[in-house]
Amino acid sequence: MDSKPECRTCTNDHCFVKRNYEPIKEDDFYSRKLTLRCRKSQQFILEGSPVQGLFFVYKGAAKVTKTGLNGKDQIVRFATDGEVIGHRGFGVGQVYPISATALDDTILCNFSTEVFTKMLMTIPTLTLDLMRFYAEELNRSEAKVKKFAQMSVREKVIDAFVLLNRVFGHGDYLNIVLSRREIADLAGTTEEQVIRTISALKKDKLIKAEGKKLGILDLEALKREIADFKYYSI
DNA sequence: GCATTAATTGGTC
DNA sequence: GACCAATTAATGC
Repeated sequence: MDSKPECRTCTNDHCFVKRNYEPIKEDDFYSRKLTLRCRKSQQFILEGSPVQGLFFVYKGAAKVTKTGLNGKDQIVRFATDGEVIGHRGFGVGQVYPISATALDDTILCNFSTEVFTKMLMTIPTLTLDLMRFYAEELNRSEAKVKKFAQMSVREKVIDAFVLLNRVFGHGDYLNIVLSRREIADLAGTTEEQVIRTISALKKDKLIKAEGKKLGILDLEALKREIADFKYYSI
């Protein structure tokens, strides 16, 4: 397998770092990143723990979660190849506001806060990219508040599937296997409701299942059902 | 095979 | 629509 991911040869061209790759003579940032390999279900960021820089998914997938009051997790977003995780802990001596867990065997690149800060000061386009990302994320989270307040359970589950299709929907089945609990954490409801909604959606021929794999049958019909909520879904 | 975890179903508030 | 309990299916060791 790839022994150590190098930014120079990396093919994740929507990764902020790769996209703004700029070898600097005085300090080779790229050689100072660490590589972390996670097995499926392995947690690599724990909410409330001290920040240890930020991560980029090199290969694989991860979920980013936040714990609610009653100890229930909410999936905030997913990150796949080339995407950042842990960027919000990017302040002074802070703790991470989220947890992150690998959904598959995943390889991560990790930049220390110190190194990444230097990079931001050296490469303006990298800073700009990150800023845009923060802004977008804020928009999405505001849209989500509205959504959670107004959608029915069925709509929330459908919305979750539309999102999953966008992130993991290459081919017949979703490119990821999530437990019912995880889908509930994503949709913002309970496991039981997800189970019931899934079987209803199967009966309606909107989605299909093969073992643990789930697939979308009629994306347009699903979108139509949540068309009234035309915000940005997650 | 046994034991733990996940999925499902039914019932109550 | 959430929470709880009981049953069944799936999976790990």
